[in-house]
Amino acid sequence: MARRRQAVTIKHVAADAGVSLQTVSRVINKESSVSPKMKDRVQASIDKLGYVPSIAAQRMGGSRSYLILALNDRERTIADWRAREGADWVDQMLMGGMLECAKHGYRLIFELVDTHSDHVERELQGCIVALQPDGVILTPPHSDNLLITALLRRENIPFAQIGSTGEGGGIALIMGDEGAARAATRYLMDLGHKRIGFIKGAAEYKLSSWRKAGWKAQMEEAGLPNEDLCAEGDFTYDSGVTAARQLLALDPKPTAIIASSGHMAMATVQVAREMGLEVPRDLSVVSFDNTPMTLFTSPALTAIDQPVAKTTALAVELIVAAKRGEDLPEGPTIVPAGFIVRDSTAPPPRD
Amino acid sequence: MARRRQAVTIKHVAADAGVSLQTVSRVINKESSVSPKMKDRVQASIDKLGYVPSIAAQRMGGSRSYLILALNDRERTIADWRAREGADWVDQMLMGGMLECAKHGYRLIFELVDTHSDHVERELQGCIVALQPDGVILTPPHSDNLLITALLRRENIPFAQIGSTGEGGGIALIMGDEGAARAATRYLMDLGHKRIGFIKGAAEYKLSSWRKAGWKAQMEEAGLPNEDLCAEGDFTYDSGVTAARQLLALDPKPTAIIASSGHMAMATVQVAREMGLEVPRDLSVVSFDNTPMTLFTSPALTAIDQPVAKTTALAVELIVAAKRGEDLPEGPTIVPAGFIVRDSTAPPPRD
DNA sequence: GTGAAAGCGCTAACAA
DNA sequence: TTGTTAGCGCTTTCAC
Repeated sequence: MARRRQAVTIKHVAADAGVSLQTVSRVINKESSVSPKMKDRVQASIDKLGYVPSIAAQRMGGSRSYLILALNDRERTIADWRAREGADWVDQMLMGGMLECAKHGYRLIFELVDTHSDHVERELQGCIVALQPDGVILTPPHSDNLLITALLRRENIPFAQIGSTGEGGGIALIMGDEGAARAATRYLMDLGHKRIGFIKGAAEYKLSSWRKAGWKAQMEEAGLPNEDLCAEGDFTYDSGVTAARQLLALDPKPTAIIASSGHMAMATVQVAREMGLEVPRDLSVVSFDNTPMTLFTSPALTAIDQPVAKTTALAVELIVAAKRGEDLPEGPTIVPAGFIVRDSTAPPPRD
Repeated sequence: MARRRQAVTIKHVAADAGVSLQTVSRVINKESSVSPKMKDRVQASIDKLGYVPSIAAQRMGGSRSYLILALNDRERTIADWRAREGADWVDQMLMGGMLECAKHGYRLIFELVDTHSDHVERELQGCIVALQPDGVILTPPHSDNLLITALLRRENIPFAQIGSTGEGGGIALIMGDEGAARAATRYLMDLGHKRIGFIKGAAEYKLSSWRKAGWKAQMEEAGLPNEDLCAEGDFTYDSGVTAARQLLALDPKPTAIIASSGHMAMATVQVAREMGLEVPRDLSVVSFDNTPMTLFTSPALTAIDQPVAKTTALAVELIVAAKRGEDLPEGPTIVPAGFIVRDSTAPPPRD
């Protein structure tokens, strides 16, 4: 492979405009200390020559790398991908993050990391040294991994923690889990349900507790008993089956169940069916994920729509702002979730 | 933001090992001209210090950038993403490409480009200058965009053309479209079907013709008439409705239809249903996409599984090999598609 | 087989 | 406000 040199560099622009390199650099970086005339002159040369700065050189000069790293859990991400069941977390993150990055001249790079491994640090450190990213976006369960957050703080790299309240010292972003659970519960109440079951997600994820808390708070505000109405799951289909069986074995049965994941919602529908219950006539089901799975299954599931793309975009925006030294929001930023009513919810059966 | 310097550079390693920078560089780049002893000594220092080269610096030194660019059509990709119907092309590309990249120390960067815009060239050129990628992966309909392939050749950047026979001069990769269409047709024939309809995809995509050719060839080999059995679509649901109506208005009707996209397959099922036909009892349907949509709809659709991840991984592998100066396969490499039998295909009705 | 020197394209720090 | 100088970390010459 032939060694590739840049066709038009900052030098060419400087020569063409008859100014110093530094002035061109200042124009590129939108520094204020350039007279409008100078700026126009330089910009004209840039446009004329079609100059675009090399990010490798910019980084070498000690400036930004214009790269943002999005970290996901290796095991879970690969499992979801292999399953081909439409878990579109990665898709949503990529598109949301990429489009926002494009607005600011940044690029998003995806990376998978083993949260549980004891060499997370080495793995991530290597990645950081190689790429020198300007920011990192953490997703659950990385968001609250102290090894990771400490490393990032030490390296002085701005980072976003999605699904975390920000104990790690990063930019905290939450997808309205508690509010969404409350809203779903209230929606079911408005339909007339009183016994509303809840299937919790994996304990490792903080958002599992938030979701449960939302449901519980809403139940208690309405003065509804809920002691036995929460079953433990871990997001998987199988755990959903177990949890749904447990809830539907109660007497009286719940007339509605909110499941903390799409798979567990699907499992709930299946268990109900096996028990001779029809959804939504005999049992309403709400999914805490709005994936294609919940859209195309029958009945199509009423779902909470997690704003993954929007949240990732916001993470990018805040990281870019942080790089610019702008002020950041104090506490965790809550991006509210959506709620999509489909065919798995209806008023409870009368008896 | 504090200026970030690398903690441990090639200099530190050289000092620690008591050798010159150049020797360390040689070890990093696995050059053969280093004595085993020297190599071990240097490697020991690298491991001890946890040294990882900066790709920005490597690129600046005139070597690789370890970046590979994956280009997709902006409009289509965003539309698929917005629809949230589980079109998992992006997901499959990202995962397949990213995991293969990781094996070679590369990273994948996604970029969206307007194929139809007249400034594709400027757009892509800018991206290339900024990132200096070591390779580019083109997907339909970019794969056969002569503006793009010419630019890449001019820049001397290795590139893969997915879904193309490689007229542009790149590494051609095909997902076995013709063979897959043949296999699906034969499968239906084996079930006893004789009137097998085909809905073609957008003419802009070469693979649309290949798929049709596979179906047609198989029909003709079996001595089955097929003149009126092909309807034109453009991958969208609406076009599928029109095409399905056209085919199902024939007398005698086809007893099976192969649709060149998941949406058109869904549309076919819907049209059949509206006409009082039951799938698969009265009509068998095969989808040319294995997305979550086809899995969760009912009946679940028998589908051709395009090996998107595998093909992207291979594209990465071949680009890396090209950078190393290795020999590449001559003609287009065909990655065979899979075929997944589900519930939308059955023997034809007897009458 | 190994080392020394020059330079990649850019920016920070300083000087004018 | 603008220009000059000295690197950034690495690889490519080209010597030895």
